[in-house]
Amino acid sequence: MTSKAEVARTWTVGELADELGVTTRTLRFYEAEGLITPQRAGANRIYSQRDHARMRLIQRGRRFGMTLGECREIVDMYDGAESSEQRQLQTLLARLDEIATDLRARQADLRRTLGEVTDVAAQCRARLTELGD
Amino acid sequence: MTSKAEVARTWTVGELADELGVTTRTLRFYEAEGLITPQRAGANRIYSQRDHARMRLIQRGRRFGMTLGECREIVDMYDGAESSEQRQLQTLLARLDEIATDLRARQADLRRTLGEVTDVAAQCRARLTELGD
DNA sequence: GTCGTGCTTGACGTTTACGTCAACGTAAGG
DNA sequence: CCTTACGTTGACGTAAACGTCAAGCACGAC
Repeated sequence: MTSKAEVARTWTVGELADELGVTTRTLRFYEAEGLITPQRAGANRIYSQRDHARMRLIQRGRRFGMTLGECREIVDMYDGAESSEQRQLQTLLARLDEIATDLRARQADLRRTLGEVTDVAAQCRARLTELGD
Repeated sequence: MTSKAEVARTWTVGELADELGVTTRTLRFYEAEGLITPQRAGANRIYSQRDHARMRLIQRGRRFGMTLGECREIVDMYDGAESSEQRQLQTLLARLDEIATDLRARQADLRRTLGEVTDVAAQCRARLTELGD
C-alpha cells in the first residue's frame, strides 16, 4: 500500500517513546513480551508504522484495564484476520464476538457510571445554589 | 430511610465475599486500605448495605482499570456530596466534572474500539463466505 | 582525544493487589 | 469432648508492569 513517493516512516526507541508518551523501557519490555517486533539496524531498534499502530492499540487496551496478555491477543487478531484458513477464521470470529459483547457490556457500565457521576454533580450544584442565597 | 418494617440487611465476610465474587482476603485488604469500614460484633466483621454499595462501586471502578486509590476517591465523593460546606462542594464539583469529562472520553474510545472490532469481524465473515463457496 | 548524546543488554528494585500459609478463638453439631 | 466450619490477625509470597541503575559501544561536535 506504500507508494514509491512516500518513504515509510520509522522511529528510533527514543523517538517512538516520546511520541507515544512512554519510556524506552516500556518499548523494550513490550518487545521482550512479544507485543512488538521492531527491526534492527545493527544493534539499534527500528520501529515501523506497523509497530507504531500496534502500540496505539496496546495503549488503548491498557486504558481499559486490559493486561498485556489480553492486549497481545487483540493486536495479533488484527494481523490474523486476512491470511488465515477457515478453521482459524472461525475461532477468531468467535473470539471477536466475545470481545464485542464484553465491550458492549462495558459501554452500558460506563453509561451508568457517567449517569451517577452527573447525578452527584447535580446534587452538588443544588446544594450550592441553596447555600448561595 | 430504613423503615421499621425492613430490618437492615447485613453480611459476614464470607457471605459478602460470595455475593460479590471476591475472596475474604480482598475484603479485609480493602478495609486495611480504608475503602470500607465494616462494624464489628466482637471480633467479627459486620458489613452493612453501605459497605455493600461501596464495594459495588469499587468493583466497577476496578473493571475500568482504576487503582484502589482512585476508587477510594470516587466512593468517598458519594458520601461527601450531601454534608459538605461551600468550599468543599466546589472542589468536589470540579473533580466530578473532570471525572465526567474523562468518562466521556472513554466512551468515545470504546465506541471506536467496538467499531474496529466489528469491522475486523466483518472482514472475517467476508473471507469465510468467500471461502465457503 | 574526549565530551555529550543516544543506543545496547543485563540485573535488581518497586508498587499494586491481592494469595497463601500459620496459629489461634469460638459457636454449633454429633 | 471432639470435630467441623467460620472467623480473627500477622507474616510472607507472588504476578504484572514497569523503574532504575550499571557498564559498555558508537558517533558527531569541539
